[in-house]
Amino acid sequence: MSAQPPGGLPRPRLYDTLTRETPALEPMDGRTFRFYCCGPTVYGPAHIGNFRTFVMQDVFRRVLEVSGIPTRHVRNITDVDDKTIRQSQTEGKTLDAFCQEWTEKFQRDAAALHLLPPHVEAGAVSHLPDQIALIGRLMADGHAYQGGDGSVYFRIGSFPAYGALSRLQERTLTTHSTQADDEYDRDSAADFALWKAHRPEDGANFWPSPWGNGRPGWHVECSAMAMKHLGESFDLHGGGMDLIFPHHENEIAQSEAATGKPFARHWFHVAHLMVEGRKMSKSLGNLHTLEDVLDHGFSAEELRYVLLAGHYRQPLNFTWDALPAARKFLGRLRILRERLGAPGPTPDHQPLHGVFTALADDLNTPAALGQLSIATKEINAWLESDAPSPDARAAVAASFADVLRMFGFLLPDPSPLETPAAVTALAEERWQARQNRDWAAADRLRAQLEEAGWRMRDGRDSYTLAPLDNPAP
RNA sequence: GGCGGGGUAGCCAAGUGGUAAGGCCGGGCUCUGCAAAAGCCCCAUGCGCCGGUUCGAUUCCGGCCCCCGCCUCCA
Repeated sequence: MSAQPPGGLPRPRLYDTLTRETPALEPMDGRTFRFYCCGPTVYGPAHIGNFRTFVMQDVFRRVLEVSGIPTRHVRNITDVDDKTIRQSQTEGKTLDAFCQEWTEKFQRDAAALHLLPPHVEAGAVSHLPDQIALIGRLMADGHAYQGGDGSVYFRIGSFPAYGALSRLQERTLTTHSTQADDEYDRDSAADFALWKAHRPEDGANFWPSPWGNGRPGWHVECSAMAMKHLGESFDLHGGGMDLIFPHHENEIAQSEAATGKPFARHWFHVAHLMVEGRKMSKSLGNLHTLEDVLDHGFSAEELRYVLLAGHYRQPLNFTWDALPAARKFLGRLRILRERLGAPGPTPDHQPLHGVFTALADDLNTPAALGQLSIATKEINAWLESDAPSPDARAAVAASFADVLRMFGFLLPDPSPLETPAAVTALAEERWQARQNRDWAAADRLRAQLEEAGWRMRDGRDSYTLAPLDNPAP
């Protein structure tokens, strides 16, 4: 009936925000695990906190796929909201051109971080008809109404289950004083906008709809896109912890009110990244981007390691000290992969069993990295003392490759740095000098290489070259 | 105020009712022309504070002190 993990790998389990349980994951259609993740708002570069969420979602997907469960992954790009409109106007660009620019930047960063591209990734503006259709259904069934300002609102009162995800019934449903001023447009302060009537400050950024010119509300884009590409019910919906309320709560309300069917079966929320113990914010000046990490001389892959070094349900404290640790650890993995050699057709997962178990256990990446370190030592000892057969070695290499694939580490670099011919020539010359035991010449050539920005490492039978300000290849 | 998450070695960070994973740093060793890298070993009688339950608590319960997040559009 349902896909079973191959090779005796444990079936992944994941904590569900809605039920507070940690069920084993199975595709509800018995074949493909369909999930939706809220994407970035493209009004500037994504920061490393955004990427924590996307990296966790990426590992989640990779674990499923290596476990033999095919996935279908959909992500939206928020390209119409107050921030994109305001910023594009400030820069004197059309909304479309402005968002295109930042979308491409996001996708370049994502690729550098080895994030698998979603099967569908699209902007909200490209799905306007779907959103309008969804709002139309809600209007027809009386779940929505047009307010005094011309905007269309979802009527919270028409969806009794409202608040289940964020446990609103255990909270105080507040009516903030600031919203008393807006009572003319909404029946209830908790009602949220599905369609926002055009305002002068939106400029040319409006579209026609049965309710007049305007633009879609934020929540409706996710519901419309998720249901269009995954069906009215699907397996999982994810995002940052801060989206639980109100964003995901509102998505559930409007989706289930429209369809009468359960929306997402499971909810996956990633805790925030902190910087030096505080929330990242522009005002604190601690909001870092991938660009900043690269400027400090570290790689995207090293950042990826840092983001995986904490459990996704706990806030993770980012410090710059973590990057060198990442470099060291990844270097050890790289060496072990070289020692193991080419993967064979049939993996032997036994030596890495602890890693698979930890990842399947609510995506416990820090525990999995700990297990990986232990396994690394054991495999090193095994290679040294047991003189394993080529087949045995290739089988472990295949399992090791699976583990690397799940973490997204040491994947083929899409844009390897070219070594200049002059540098290669110097290195060759030095290698010859060294073979001739001409130490003076060898030292002089090493100095020249370092001046050129390259480090030469001597091995037994060969050497390696790496840029001084980059991690070792 | 309401809801929730935390306080574990210099830093980061798992975990458990039975005596503390892992990484980095640090120390030692092997290897090594030099330089590195790599490999091996060591490194918290202690898990915010005070009580309680228990044969036994860092892990359960109560109280207290800090820190952090959410509470209408922030991943």
